[in-house]
Amino acid sequence: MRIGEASRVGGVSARSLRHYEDQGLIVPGRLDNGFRDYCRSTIDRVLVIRSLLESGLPVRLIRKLLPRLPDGSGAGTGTVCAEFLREVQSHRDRLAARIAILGEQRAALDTYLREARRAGSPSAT
DNA sequence: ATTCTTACA
DNA sequence: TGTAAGGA
Repeated sequence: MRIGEASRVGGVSARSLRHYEDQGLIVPGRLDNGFRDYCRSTIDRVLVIRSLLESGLPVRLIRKLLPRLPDGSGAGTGTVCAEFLREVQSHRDRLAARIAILGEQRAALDTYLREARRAGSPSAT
């Protein structure tokens, strides 16, 4: 099937399908007219990709994991090498660090807002 | 009508 | 990611 139908069946935009291809996550075939050709297994893979993406795994790690997935299992937690787990851990830690900074910034803005509201005239919003 | 690539908001 | 352009 071509990208339009694949988009409907998989519930993802044609834009995303082309993007996943650019990122090396999927390799759809090509019809004689140059149009992309999506088979069922490719669409199943897209579903797995969506699941992994939504769980916070970055594309580069998904790319590493896909060739080891049985082909179609939800976001399977199967056998993965220690190195991969370390990379996921590393990614998680970086997220935590970012969250910490964001929390500080939010706290700073809360403080600013509190002060600004106390000092400014009530009509000033 | 659909899809393709490229590129900008 | 969405969307527009310009061509097939």
